Amino acid sequence: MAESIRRPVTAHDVAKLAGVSQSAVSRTYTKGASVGQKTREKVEAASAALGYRPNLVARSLITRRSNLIGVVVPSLENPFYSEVLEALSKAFDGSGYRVLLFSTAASADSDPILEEVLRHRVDALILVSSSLSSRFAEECVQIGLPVVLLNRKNDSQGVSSVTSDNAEGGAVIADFLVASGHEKLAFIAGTPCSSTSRDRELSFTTRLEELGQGTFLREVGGYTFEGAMAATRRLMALAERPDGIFCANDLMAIAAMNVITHECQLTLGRDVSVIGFDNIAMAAWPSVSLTTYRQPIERFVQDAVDIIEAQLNNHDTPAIQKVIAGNLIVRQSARLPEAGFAEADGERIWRAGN
Amino acid sequence: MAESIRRPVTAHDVAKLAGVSQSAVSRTYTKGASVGQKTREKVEAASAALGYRPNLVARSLITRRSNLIGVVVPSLENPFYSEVLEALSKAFDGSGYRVLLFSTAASADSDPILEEVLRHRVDALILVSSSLSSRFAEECVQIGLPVVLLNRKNDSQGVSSVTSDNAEGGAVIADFLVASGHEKLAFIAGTPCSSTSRDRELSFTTRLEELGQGTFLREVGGYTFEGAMAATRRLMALAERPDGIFCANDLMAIAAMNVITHECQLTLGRDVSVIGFDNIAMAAWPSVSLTTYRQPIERFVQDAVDIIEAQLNNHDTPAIQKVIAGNLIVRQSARLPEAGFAEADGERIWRAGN
DNA sequence: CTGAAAGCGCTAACAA
DNA sequence: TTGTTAGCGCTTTCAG
Repeated sequence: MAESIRRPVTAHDVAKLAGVSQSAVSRTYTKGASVGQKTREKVEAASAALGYRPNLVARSLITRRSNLIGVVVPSLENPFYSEVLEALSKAFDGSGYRVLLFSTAASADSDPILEEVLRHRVDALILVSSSLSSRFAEECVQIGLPVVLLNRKNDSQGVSSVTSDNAEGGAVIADFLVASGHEKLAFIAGTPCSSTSRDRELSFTTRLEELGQGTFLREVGGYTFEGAMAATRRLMALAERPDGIFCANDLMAIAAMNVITHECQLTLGRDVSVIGFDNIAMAAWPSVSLTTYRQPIERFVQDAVDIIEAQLNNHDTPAIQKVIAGNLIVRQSARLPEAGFAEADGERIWRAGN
Repeated sequence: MAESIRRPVTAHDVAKLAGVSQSAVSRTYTKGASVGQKTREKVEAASAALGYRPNLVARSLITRRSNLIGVVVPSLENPFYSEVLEALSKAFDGSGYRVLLFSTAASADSDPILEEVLRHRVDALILVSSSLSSRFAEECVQIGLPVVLLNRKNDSQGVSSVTSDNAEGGAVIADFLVASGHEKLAFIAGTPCSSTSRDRELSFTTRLEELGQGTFLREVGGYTFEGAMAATRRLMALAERPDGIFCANDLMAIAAMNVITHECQLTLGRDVSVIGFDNIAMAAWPSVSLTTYRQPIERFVQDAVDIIEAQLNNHDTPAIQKVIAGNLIVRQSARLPEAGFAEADGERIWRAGN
């Protein structure tokens, strides 16, 4: 019953059947190699007959290019990361690269994972919302491995990064909340160690102080839905509860909205305002309608891919730190100021007046 | 300025520095090889000094095991697939396998992708909600490549599959909707070619007929949020609009809920009931509270992983078709029957009474 | 336990 | 354009 397992067909087998040399077979499947019409036909015939499939592992060994991009993402519970991952996969697909996926606990030390990634001889590395120890950063530069940090910055030079304009984001959200008359503001942070969360918070509170709104509340939501629900509960249990909450990402903002409407029986945009950060697809759903600072995922990913491909083609291409402008998309989760609205990409946005 | 790019350190370099043979280095990093204490120490010292990292590509070439699992998933727009992907990644991680990701348009022909997957010499293949041409099915069996279809069945024997009990699911949902007094039912299908959607629909309508509810409406939502919104609009625009809608998955159910509450100003669970299929994390959010048939993702993934590991360890392990029992989790998106409730895993579930 | 030697399947000079 | 010849970096017999 058990069909005997065929030994994989090699270029050698094909060559023998086609009556050509093994290198002729190789050339037939190597882009830009010169093969005669006759030879190519014989090879393709034999190939088809035998079911030949070039072994990319062997090819990688000699070309020293695996056509694999290591991608490290935190929990896919957050739709933002699913969207990023899918966009990355699609973008690289077009250039012939495949994604070798590493999913990691957001907070865990990523060094052991990176060790493993490098053993696989990936051609490049993308770290999404995850930092890189300076030891590894240096090492990657030394071995000429292009690395891009997505949605996180890094002290080390030599490592590229693509982030959105967290400074502008936090500030414009402060402007918006103050312009719409909020008086007791709160921030729900992701994790203390995340540079994005810190940058957003810092620019938010700095601008608040500039505007004379010195006091504000603060909780940590850990970037998760559950964590943010708990954080929101603590906030709303306060004697003087906030009337405006800025969450370090959309997932936490949606969690906050759930607590506010379904547990506190309050109305969003009237009793309490919630603002997120990311603009995940879900934020536009009518039942969510979240006012949020958009990080344009397509640009994010495209820039990361461009940086990597540039470095792949020319190893002297310097690392660059890219900061992408976003904008505040206005929906219904937060009370509106009187003016300052505009239109962009079919969305209603808001800019600080002048 | 440009730091010269170091040639990667090889086992040979380490051997030379350590004053041992290259094979000694290899043994040091090969599980279950015999190396003397002294030798091992020398190798490890030299290794550390040079920054040696075993090349898994070269290892794969000779062992004929890449430690890579090809995973093909449809759009990650659907959180169900993100959850599956993350669970797969985590599960394989524990056994030393990595995920080589292939993201594909749900409807596209997957053959070209599979061709590419096989060239990479993955050790096994998981196709999520995607079918396999019989040509490939046979080929995979012949080359001894374990394949598991997740959330989809296949005609070909020899290919394993893990699905939830779609027949039971569709039937119990019909029972539930009839028991709670609905009179005009509708089904929003995924794609016509999807076996899961067809199975769910067939068992749903069959049971409906058995219960004397012959007529029902039908639309196609294409498994997407937008598609399902459009389908729901068509349904709700009908002179005799449905009072109960069963959607082939949760994402579409949530889209339907959005249209019903925000566009039609109707109340879920009173004017119209919506039932989904999957039980994605979001279904439990207070603002969603979707009644849905649970597909236990952890079991799904665990079974798939078990099948693959069994076949990896013993190539004569036969393919198996696994069907996993789910249950109907009752929340607030659908009107309730009078009786039949129970508790399971901390969730309120419903079973056809008798 | 250790080293020498033979490849894994393929690409890339180099000659012809 | 072709075939011949070396390896890519590693694992794995096989002697010692």
